[in-house]
Amino acid sequence: MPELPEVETLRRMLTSRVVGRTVASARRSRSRLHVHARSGGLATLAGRRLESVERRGKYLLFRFDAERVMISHLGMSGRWLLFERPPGERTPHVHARFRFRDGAVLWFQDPRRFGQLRVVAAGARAGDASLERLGRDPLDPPLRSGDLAALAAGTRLSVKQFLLDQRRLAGIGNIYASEILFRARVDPRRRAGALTEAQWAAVAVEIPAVLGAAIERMGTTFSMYRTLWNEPGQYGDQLLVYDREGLACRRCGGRVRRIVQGQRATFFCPTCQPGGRR
DNA sequence: ATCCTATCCTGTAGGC
DNA sequence: TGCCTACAGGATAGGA
Repeated sequence: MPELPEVETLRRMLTSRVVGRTVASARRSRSRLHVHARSGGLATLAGRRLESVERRGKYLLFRFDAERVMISHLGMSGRWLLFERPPGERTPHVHARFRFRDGAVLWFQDPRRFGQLRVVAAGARAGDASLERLGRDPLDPPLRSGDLAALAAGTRLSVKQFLLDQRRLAGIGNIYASEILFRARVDPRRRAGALTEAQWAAVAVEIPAVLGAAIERMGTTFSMYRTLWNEPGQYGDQLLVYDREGLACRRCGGRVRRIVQGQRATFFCPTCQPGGRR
């Protein structure tokens, strides 16, 4: 699903359209989220005003009047959907429904139920183990090539799997990892500890370039992702290698290859991204 | 400590 | 058309 650009798109939309509204009621439906299914406590948000929405990696933090924080992760198929008036038709897989005092409704929908939704006390900063494990944000503050090399020092992971490791960099997912490495012309199979300075410099340039362009287009809709207004993201037609196995490389015309690394698909152009593992 | 594998779910696309 | 399989943007626990 949703990687940093998709989550950031939602954060911006929530900030402009939902922050400042006061919750009239919040409840979860009987179908439970699977991972960390601790959405009890939702009801305690009633009467509280949404003060701000922050992003940590692929997580969203909804801050309510300095006391309560709601944490969401969209997993593979989660969506936040805002309606100024409650929609008439029945919608499946809606796990939490918020109604605001002005009548608008906000839904958390997640068919595959890999998503997470929980409420914690804002003061208890012992807080949330999964958030504390997160590494650096890839955009803020800006990464320099030396930062990347330091994060990769000593690991035997491939550079593709390194980019996906949320404990090192928090926010890059499977689509953008392939896109970043293609544009940086680095073979995804190369060990992260073995990249040259020039390669790290190229990766450091392409991380914000790719993520920034994707944010501008409100993310990539591969299948499930929608914006807060239930619209697809527009970055899909900018993808250079992702989901393009066997098609012509947009740079050199060669064939895009698909391989599997850590049980995830990786797409790359062997001509434009030479080098192999070492 | 680090890395790898299996697993949690449902929906969809593609092959036959 | 229908059935079946493979695969999907993620994170995690447990074992090597």
